[in-house]
Amino acid sequence: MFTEIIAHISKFITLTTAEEELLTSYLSIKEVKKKEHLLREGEVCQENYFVIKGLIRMYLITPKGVEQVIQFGIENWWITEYNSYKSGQPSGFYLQAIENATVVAINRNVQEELFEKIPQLEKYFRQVLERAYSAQLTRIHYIFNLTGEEQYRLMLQKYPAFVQRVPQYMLASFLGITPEFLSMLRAKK
Amino acid sequence: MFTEIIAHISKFITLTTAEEELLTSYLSIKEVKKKEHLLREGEVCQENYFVIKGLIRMYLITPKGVEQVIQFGIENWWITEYNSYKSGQPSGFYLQAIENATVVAINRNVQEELFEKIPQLEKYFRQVLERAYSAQLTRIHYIFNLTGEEQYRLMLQKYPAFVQRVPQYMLASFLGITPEFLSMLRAKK
DNA sequence: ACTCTTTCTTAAACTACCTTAAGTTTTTTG
DNA sequence: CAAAAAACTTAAGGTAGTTTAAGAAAGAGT
Repeated sequence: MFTEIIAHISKFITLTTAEEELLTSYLSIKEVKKKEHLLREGEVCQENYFVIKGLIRMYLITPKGVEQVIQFGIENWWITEYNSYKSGQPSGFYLQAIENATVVAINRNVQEELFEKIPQLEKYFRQVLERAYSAQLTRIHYIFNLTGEEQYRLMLQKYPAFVQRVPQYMLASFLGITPEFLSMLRAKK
Repeated sequence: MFTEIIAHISKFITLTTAEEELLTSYLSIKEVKKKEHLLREGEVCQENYFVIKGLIRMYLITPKGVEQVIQFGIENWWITEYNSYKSGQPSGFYLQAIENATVVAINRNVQEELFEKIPQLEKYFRQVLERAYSAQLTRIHYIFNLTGEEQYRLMLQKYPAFVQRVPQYMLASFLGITPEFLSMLRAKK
């Protein structure tokens, strides 16, 4: 049940069996069906999610009514709306399952208590965040310096299986291009 | 000398005087003149920098030879190339002072030891990274959903003093537009 | 197997922004 | 304070990507 998350944590820090048990007592498992939301705009984000199985997307709806995908959460990734999760302010983003998914949730109200009991977890999350932050900077670099086509080809080359899993119009949105334009790119090769 | 960084850390965690002294014994102060580099492409990033005074930019040079600004580091911000800093691999980015600057540096070789001696620092950096990560996601949202002009106006409105400090061509690069286009935007209002 | 919904495709007119190139202003430095 | 270097401006021609609109294909529920 919690084997995936324990395995992931163990790549960064070492927990005793007692700590593992304490940790899992703070966690809960959620099953989300395709298209169900874990968070909607205007709600306070109550949980941080670790994806065990399936695919989650973070998106928002622009003033013009268009969905903009900000990021995807796949297996072994943490995904949450930190602004809201940290501050208790309403979220501007949605979290939604693209596939039927299983996630582990940590509630914002117990997180601090958990960190007090297992201080090592601070180190784990620090390192996860270092990676995530760095990945976003690299992504910004690509957004600015690659054309839509180049980004798509790179995505296809680096994560071919992922590209297959995601509806094309969501991938287009994630890459910052229209679905029509992505369709055209695919057609021409 | 280290008052700014201690003040910043104290917003997130509480350190004893002994811990503060231990911490500062691990830190060093660097003065960098305008245009001097803290890191060049190809070098391993040895330090994480906290800006006390001045302005640092992270940028890269594209295959076409164009400078692309990825982010700025101003007073009370941490800036480093985490990919290289963590892995020891050569950096793909530059870190350079835009103004004469004073920074606090933590060396990558002593960071783990420092964290062992003052575990609370894990919590501090975790929270700093949560903010930084979240800020990058918000930025990606703006990049996709605002025109160059809208981003510039927003920047001007939210950080008027900052816009004055930064050369226009670097701001253009940060916003993902050409300096010529930014110049045109400014002219038309 | 049929119907409804969701996703993908095609194509023409359009636009935000780039490229190139030259000139002007400001800042830095000996 | 003069000369060089760095930063900013202006404008014409060009392009990557959007918008709009319609239709085709694939999925999902009954």
